[in-house]
Amino acid sequence: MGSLTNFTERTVEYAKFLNDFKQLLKDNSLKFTIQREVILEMLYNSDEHLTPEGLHHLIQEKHPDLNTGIATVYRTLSLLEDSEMVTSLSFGAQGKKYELGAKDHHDHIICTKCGSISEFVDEEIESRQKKIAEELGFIMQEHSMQIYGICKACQTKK
Amino acid sequence: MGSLTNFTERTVEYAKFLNDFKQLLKDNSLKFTIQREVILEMLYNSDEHLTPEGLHHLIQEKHPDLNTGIATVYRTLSLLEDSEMVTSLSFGAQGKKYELGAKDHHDHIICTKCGSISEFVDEEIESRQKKIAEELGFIMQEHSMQIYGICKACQTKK
DNA sequence: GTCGCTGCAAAGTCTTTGCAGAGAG
DNA sequence: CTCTCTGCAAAGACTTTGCAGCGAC
Repeated sequence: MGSLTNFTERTVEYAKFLNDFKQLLKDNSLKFTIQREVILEMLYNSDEHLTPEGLHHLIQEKHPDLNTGIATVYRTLSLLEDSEMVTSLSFGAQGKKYELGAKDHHDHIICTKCGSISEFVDEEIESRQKKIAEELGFIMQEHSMQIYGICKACQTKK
Repeated sequence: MGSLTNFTERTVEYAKFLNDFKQLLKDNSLKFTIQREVILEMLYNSDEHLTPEGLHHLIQEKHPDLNTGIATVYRTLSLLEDSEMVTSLSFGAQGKKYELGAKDHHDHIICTKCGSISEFVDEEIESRQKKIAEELGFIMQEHSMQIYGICKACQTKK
């Protein structure tokens, strides 16, 4: 029974993203194309943080008929990022990774061996950040934090 | 008199960097060249976080006689980064910025209007980070935190 | 002298852009 | 129908690499 509930929640949540996206397009006289829908869907269904190239590969795999170009992926990601529906992460490595925004805020912990990224939230840190920005005279807009280390899986892998 | 003290401290500190650098080179059978020295010196004397291109410009300006190539800047920065004498920062924007490491650990607050980067430290956050990594089963190596906002100067500039 | 270093230019990545035909509204 | 999108390929930005001569040790 738990699984039905999850399924429902997930579906509803995706519908919300899709709706927001359609609204965004409408508001700007832009068009809702299959390519844009697929990109949003892939971002939603992927638990990982995707690179533009990784996203492109995934789309070619799941929707080979569309023959989506990498340029469209970049253009759509920029669009989504500008309207704050996705967030880009750029940690050290070349290129950026993207994740669907509007999820709850969270920070990242990155494994330096395998490159995997996990998420976490810590209220204490969140509130300290606000205070620090204030003290320094900044109007805080965003913040992000990363911890780098070796994940459990890579530790056992010797 | 304060200024003499500062001057002395700064000089001593630079000598330390220089020494570490020379040692590093010796340990790896690498050579101490004028270009490498100038790059270290520029990094030390700049209060800003420099891009490879910015660093290159600066060197051409201060030492036009050397005619240093951008490739050498990149090569030296990689060398310094690999040996952990400098740290690279990659926040959203394209390309990386570099800063001399081995200064005290600190985090960054970035103005989204003018792009300037300031530094700060907060012990409470530092200790929370350690705890979080532990809880998640990670062996923590590094961490970094950024706050984005509008700095005081840009706020008054309307 | 030897062997690493440098500048130059060419080659690589990753990302953006121009264009002509395709497709959404 | 109109006006935006798309794929393609070319162009850009940033970074790395190969090479022949130069210079530190």
